[in-house]
Amino acid sequence: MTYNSKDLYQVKEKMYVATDCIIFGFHEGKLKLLVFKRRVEPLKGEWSLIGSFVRLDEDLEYAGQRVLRETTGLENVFMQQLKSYGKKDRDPGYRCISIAQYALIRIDDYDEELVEQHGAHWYEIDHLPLLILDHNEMVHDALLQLKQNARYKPIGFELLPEKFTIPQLQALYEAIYQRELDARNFRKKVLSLNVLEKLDEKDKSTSKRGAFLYKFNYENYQKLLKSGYNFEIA
Amino acid sequence: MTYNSKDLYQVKEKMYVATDCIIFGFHEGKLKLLVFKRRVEPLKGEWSLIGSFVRLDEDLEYAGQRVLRETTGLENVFMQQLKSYGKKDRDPGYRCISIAQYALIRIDDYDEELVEQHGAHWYEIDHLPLLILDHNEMVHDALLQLKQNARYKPIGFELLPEKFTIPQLQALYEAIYQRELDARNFRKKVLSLNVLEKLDEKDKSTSKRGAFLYKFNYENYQKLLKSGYNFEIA
DNA sequence: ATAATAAACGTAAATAATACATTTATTGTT
DNA sequence: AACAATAAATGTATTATTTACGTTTATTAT
Repeated sequence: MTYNSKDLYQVKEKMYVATDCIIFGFHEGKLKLLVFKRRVEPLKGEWSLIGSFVRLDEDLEYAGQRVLRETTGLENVFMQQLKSYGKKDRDPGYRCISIAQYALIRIDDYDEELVEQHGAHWYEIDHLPLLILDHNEMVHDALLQLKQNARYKPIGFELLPEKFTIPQLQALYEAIYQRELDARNFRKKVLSLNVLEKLDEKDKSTSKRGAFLYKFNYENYQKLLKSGYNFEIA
Repeated sequence: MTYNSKDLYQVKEKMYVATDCIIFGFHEGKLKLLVFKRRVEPLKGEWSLIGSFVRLDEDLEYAGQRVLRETTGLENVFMQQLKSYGKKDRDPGYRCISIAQYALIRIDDYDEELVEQHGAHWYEIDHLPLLILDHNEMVHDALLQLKQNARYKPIGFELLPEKFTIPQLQALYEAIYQRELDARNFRKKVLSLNVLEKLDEKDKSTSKRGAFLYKFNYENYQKLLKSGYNFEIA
């Protein structure tokens, strides 16, 4: 959390702009966060969010996507700006403003090996290690925003595979809200929104009977939005 | 909106960080925005949000407060971060990332003269002029966020004088949501939240009977939040 | 054929949101 | 002193939404 040798400190005569990525994933009923172990000084060996300076010739959004690509191999990930962190002493080494962006990824999609090669690790959201600088604060803020957004936008779907069952969707919302939901009411509510398309397939990995798979229908969602409806789950 | 002479263009070899302020006020039943006419090149004479580069030795939040102080004379204004704007070509002159912050001010408090001296002007929110760069986009985003926030947080109160009547509060919400609300239901709802303190004074400026003045009770609001209640008006 | 299991379904009660009409306090006018 | 005018203040019935809760069903393994 702090630099422990003074010689790392340098005179702050230049403004740096960085972006840090808060990467959420959902796996086995748990909401997880991707963090990585710094391999360079300063703060080598400590846990940190994945970030980078924003280059002069790239859009801010692009910088986030680049960081993700470089660290996970994933392209075109759902990503959204969270907030800028700009306390003058937030980084003892540089005068650096960091724009945090959070990403939701389909954890089944990606290559676990690849991520581990980059020194990254998935932590359960309620068992995070101490992160450098203000990164724990960033995660806290991101989780808050995820909760809020999940209430009104269907971003939860970004965390699930394309085909998913209703019990899976419920587990995701339970993980995000960190409370249990009633299965009957949840199903009723989510189906009443008319944005789920029932498929002819079942997922039988969790029960003998099997649960029908659904996929998200963006068109209907757009209609729903235009009709002024609040997409509010749970 | 565009630079019209090429010699203004300079090589982008440095990253600048600016902050732009979206300043909302409420006056005579209308939601208003404070904009000002640029007095320096480039884009001299065009309407613009009020902004500044963030200095190396100041917090980002402080930069916003400084800008407000310099342009309106107001201190300790309610201000909240909106979003960072970071397209690589958003400013044709510099490679500049701007962190937009929006402010809510009690329009009766401040000195109209002072503001006018700074070349600023209050525009009604739905009759804005064309602003430079991506400033209209910023305003659009800020208004959206104001609408959302006003639904769950009592930030609306920041726009009113300390003492206000319920009809005034309703007019404010109508201006923010840009739709009419039912007076009986509004009153019922807002009073049921138990965050308004009725005073023994009346405001008689708009009717012979006069309307009772209220003030906002932050303590009760805190309790309300802790009890998990949604502060949802209208 | 049976046991076991998660998935799927429905209804009643409680709560919240909406729609809508009348009375009241006060002032200025006659 | 009575009256007209005006916005403020109040209540109730209807509808929609949310919550609480128990039973049946499809499938597989034994």
